[in-house]
Amino acid sequence: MNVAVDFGGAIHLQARSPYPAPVAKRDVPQSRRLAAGEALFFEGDDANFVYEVLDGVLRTSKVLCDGRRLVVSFNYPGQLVGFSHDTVQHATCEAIGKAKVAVIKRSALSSIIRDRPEFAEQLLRFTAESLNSMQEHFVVLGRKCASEKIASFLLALAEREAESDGGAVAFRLPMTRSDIADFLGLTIETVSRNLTALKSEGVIDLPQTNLVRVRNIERLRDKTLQEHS
Amino acid sequence: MNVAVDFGGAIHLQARSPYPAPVAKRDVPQSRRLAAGEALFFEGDDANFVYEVLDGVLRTSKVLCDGRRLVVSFNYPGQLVGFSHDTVQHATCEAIGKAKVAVIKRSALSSIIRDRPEFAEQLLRFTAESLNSMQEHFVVLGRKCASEKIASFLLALAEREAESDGGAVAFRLPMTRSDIADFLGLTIETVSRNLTALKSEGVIDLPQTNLVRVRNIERLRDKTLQEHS
DNA sequence: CGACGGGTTGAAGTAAATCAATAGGGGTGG
DNA sequence: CCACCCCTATTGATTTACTTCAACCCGTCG
Repeated sequence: MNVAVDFGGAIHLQARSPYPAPVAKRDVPQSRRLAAGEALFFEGDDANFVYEVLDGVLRTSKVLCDGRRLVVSFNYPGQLVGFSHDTVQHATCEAIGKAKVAVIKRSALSSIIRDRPEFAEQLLRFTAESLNSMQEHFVVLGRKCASEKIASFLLALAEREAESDGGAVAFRLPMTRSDIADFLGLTIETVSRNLTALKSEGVIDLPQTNLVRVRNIERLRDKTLQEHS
Repeated sequence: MNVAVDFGGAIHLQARSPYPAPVAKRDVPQSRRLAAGEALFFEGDDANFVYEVLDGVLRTSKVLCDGRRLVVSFNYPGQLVGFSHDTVQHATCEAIGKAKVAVIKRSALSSIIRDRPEFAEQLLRFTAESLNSMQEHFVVLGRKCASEKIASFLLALAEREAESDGGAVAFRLPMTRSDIADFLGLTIETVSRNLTALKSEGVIDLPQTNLVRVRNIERLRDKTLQEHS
């Protein structure tokens, strides 16, 4: 997303987009540090807080009683997590590595919306963008084959790292193969196989297991939707 | 969702939930009637309007260039469609049968949010509920097998029709098998096979192709998550 | 009546899962 | 510093759930 919002000092969705820069922070934002793997909240917890990711990457997921897991989203700095329509959290949110979040009392939301309509608007824009990107992910989950899923995933990460150095983009994969598999509705074996396939085709490099260098982003883009005819 | 909102007469998300009843309608809401199959908007259209479904059922979908389609959601009365974070629509929305929608100018949203913070709050609640239900659908798409997908789909429809007459619930399927398939990431054949399987097991009845009677909702619920061990 | 679209049912094919073994890599302790 | 372990990742062989292909049914409509 990347809306810039000042929220009484507590919230400040990061600004890359053409939105007003944050104004004065009246209060010290209440923030919380998380260790690698630490949970921010679990599915079923009281949804008393909303969080903004400040640093690190979080993982929002749902687990079925038989152990099957689906990763709903990876949450990067500037994104909001824990925003529920009712009183409980509907997914679990954990830090992948060390992370830092801003903590916003849910009970404070109403008054803030009332006092700062521009905040309400930006919050809505944020949720709308989430909605739209989730719709795109539906297509990936429901209608793309394994190789297209992997390519789509890598492309999305590559585009998030706008720092393309002459066509080539390199980025870290903070998440494990298991996380990727559970995000794309695949198994770790299938993820692994398709990554090595992309590597041997010369589309990407894998200098380390969690380091990707896209050698040819256009070929990667082609892979997100191969007319296999 | 089912928030009750008065929106200068134009918007009025239907109320089943504990929200204030609509107040006076100052303007005649601008509404639009749709014929069966008619499109409300296409992916790529300018997102100048947001719509509230008043009557009938709509289908929001995305199509890939090779024809693969994914139905993002079925939109029942009280729901909002066409809410985009930017200037274009990211999915296509069509009426399944005859339908009627309220039309809201997108440009009017800001001022309305400013004037009516309670509307902003309810709109946020609506988007948050969409977000949460989409997360649940991720699990269905990404981690459930065909029979579980079908059971989950039918259960969701059954629970929407709260009019249970002594354990048994009956409802119409306004959408085709093809729509269901594209919603669940399956083929029409698989949908058909699994429906007949549920029928022969005595879980449901199919008096007509688009009429479902749930004979045993608890067994249906079990089917949404079978530990196939 | 015959054509058409949507739905069901059957047989065969295949992409991805599962099962299984091996390889790498980072941290700990000797 | 090296040896070992544990966990993650890779690679291979086999199985399977779902798709694909194909035939047929049935209600509707010109």
